[in-house]
Amino acid sequence: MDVKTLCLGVLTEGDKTGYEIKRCFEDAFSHFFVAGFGSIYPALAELSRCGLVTCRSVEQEGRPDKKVYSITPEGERVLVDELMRTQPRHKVRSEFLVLMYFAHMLPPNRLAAIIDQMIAKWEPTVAEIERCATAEQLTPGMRFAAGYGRAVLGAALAYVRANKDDLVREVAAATDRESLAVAGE
Amino acid sequence: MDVKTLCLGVLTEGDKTGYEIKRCFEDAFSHFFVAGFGSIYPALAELSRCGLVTCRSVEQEGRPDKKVYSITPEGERVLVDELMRTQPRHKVRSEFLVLMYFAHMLPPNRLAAIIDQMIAKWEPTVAEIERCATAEQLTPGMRFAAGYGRAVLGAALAYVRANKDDLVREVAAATDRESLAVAGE
DNA sequence: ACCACCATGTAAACGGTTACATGATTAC
DNA sequence: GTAATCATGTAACCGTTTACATGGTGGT
Repeated sequence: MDVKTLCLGVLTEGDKTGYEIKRCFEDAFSHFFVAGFGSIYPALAELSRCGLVTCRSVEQEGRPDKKVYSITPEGERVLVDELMRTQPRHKVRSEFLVLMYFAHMLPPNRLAAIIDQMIAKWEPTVAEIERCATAEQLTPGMRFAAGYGRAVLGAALAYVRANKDDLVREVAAATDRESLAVAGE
Repeated sequence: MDVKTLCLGVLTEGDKTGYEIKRCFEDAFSHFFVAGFGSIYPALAELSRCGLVTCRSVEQEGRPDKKVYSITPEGERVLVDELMRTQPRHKVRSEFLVLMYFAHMLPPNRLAAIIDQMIAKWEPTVAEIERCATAEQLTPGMRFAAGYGRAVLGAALAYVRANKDDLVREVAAATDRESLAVAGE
């Protein structure tokens, strides 16, 4: 599954421009799928080439023309096909946790700063999911996905908050012991 | 941060072959970083070219030679440098949640099968983390990373278990209403 | 018989990120 | 004046995934 499929998916909820699709991704998928303009625009171009979406230009004053995309019946068939075939993967790639794993190689203040950064990054995401989950007109699936995000990010936040101080203290203690050992050699 | 850095990292714990490094990744990082042979072997080759690791061949009977890699002092410097510079990202890419988001486009039995598949995939991962977390000789950071995995995967499992039946039921009900509407047109 | 494990590697394909290019409007 | 928002797109780069290639050992 790639960005093309996601674009088809959000277009089933109504016509959208590339820009609006990105907004859509940020609002609804931010916690489990990311896509930038650099992948969305080429995806839309190719969907258009394949006849899975149509595109009409809307003139605007003081701005470049909008390109509003609509999914075609063929596009809907391909989407369902893709959804039926897609294996349910779930991949995490966390530089944050790699950094934590090698915490003993970092100065304690950097460690604390990294954790605070993650907390600061996750907090607005949880708030966004909360806002999104309480919106009306959500399908059961959308509520499920939002609920998942709330549950899992909530657990992540609670965990790092509960364990930050212990980790920093232990690493600081280990660093001190090391310094003493070196000094005493 | 890429596979090269991770290889340097695990080599600080002792000399290893490429094959053992992959084992290591699967044991300790499986829930937040994945790497296959196709990225590990080229990474080791380049680290070797740059002088960040050394490599000695060990003959074996009835098997191809092993190549045992060791990190060099220069490699350790580069590793710490990289860890100091790395931004703490945390990216999830979940085809599973995309599928859930578009649940209303799937037959209820496929939906249930997908969720069961995810549960079946996560259960051994949690068990592996549990096994790993209780091992001795772990640094505080390693325990932190394992604890994170336990907390978050635990929350994910609990959430999907608690909400599976409701989701499937709601989607089935919606599908039925749709069929009636089409039949009544 | 067949599969899993040990063991290493290459090459092509694929897809996403980043940087670049353009430019008016509105709010602080 | 500076930044954010709206609005679209291209091209180079980068790194990962996948498939291929090889081959003996040991267990069911």
